[in-house]
Amino acid sequence: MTSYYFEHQKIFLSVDCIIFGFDDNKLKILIGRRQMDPGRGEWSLYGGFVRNTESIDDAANRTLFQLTGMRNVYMRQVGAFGSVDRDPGERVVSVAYYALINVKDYDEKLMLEHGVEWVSVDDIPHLFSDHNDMVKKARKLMQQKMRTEPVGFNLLPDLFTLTQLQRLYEAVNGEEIDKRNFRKRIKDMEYIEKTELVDKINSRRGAALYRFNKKVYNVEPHFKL
Amino acid sequence: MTSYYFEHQKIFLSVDCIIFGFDDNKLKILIGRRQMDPGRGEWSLYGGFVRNTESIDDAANRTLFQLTGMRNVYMRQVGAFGSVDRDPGERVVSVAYYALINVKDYDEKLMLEHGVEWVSVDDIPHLFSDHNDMVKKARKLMQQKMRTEPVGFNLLPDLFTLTQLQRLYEAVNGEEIDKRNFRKRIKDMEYIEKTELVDKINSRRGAALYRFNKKVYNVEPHFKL
DNA sequence: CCAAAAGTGTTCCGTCTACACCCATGG
DNA sequence: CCATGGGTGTAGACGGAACACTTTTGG
Repeated sequence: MTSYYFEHQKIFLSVDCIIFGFDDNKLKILIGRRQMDPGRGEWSLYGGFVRNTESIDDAANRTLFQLTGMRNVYMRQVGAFGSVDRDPGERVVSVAYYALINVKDYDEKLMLEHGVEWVSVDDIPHLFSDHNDMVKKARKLMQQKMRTEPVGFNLLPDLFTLTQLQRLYEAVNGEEIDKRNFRKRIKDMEYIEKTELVDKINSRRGAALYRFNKKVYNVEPHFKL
Repeated sequence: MTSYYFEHQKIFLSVDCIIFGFDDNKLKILIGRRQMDPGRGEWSLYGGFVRNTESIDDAANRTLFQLTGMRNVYMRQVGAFGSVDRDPGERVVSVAYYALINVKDYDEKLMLEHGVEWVSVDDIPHLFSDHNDMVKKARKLMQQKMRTEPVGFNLLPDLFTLTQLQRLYEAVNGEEIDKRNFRKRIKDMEYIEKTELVDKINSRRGAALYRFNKKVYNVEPHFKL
């Protein structure tokens, strides 16, 4: 088109995914050992390069799909990371995204194939390049989002108990919550619907199973935890 | 280094600046008419390309310096914007930044030279490409930051009256604030220091001038407005 | 029968909100 | 002397935090 652009330099652009899951009452992320140079063998986020024919969001979704086989996952951008030397090999700018998935929707076989595993956010090792910074910022944004929008349900099965939901919020915020106050707040959200079903796995007595009704939420969105 | 990277495509990377100022009791941003193709003549944010030898943050600071001659300005990243067709000429991914500056620190001559002007955030025209989206997200992040951290002082002179500060917050949040409640909250922040100086320009009686003491703030950072 | 998790209300305290009048000064 | 913006306190409403006991049932 115009020659205007060609005074300037092009740069490799990648995406990196912070994939959050909730298991064993802990908030976890997926990391693996890098299988390529530079940094082969180091712990790392899963990522990929952005193609010229796709948006950055599309690249992030494609990358997540490669890893998990999952589509329509809740993902949000964390930001662009662009220190000159962040990648020891070449100048690569990376855009980080975080995703919220239900651990049980993720086939263990695929995990093994890609050599990734769940690690508690309280126990994250040193990661390749600036990936620890990405995780830190992702957690902050994710916590903020969890407080103000009903996105936590992406981390749970469709049916969940109130105790599960409470443990999730405790894991995300890193502090215990009073059971009665928590349940009082939940009662005010009519889009968190009690079903007739009962979970007998985690307690003798049995706990009522709840479900998040997105349509009801959209009628009058209000959320605060 | 490795041939690994070269299976992939490089992309033009730019930065765009949402420069906030406060004047005439209004929150404003700097925009100008594009002086280049594509989009020549359209209203646009001021931007520039990222070089291979500088971080994205550095590129944003350099771009801001080009426009305003100002250094050490408060800037924060808004995010990466990467639709395939966002730039009609070439594939260009852009990282948006917002900046907070004191309008009076910005020489009017430089404004004219670059053909930019202050426009109220309530009155922003259609901008080039996805720049309106950038502005929208920047405002949201900036509002959020203004509520939880003492960054508003970057938009004011070193010495300011409480009425000025209140008008600033009213402009940012788009709603009036009760004067007595506002001043009560300010009193609790010992790092907003009353000086012996008096502003006689805006009132017959004269208003006490205050100053933000960053060192005092850093001792025990707490802020909420 | 007992261990283990589910379920349920009330009180208190601190925070936020609403609200109106006097003051000082320049012109 | 009056118009203009500066400056000040209190009471009532509301929301968040603390807190303990009963229920159910599988083993």
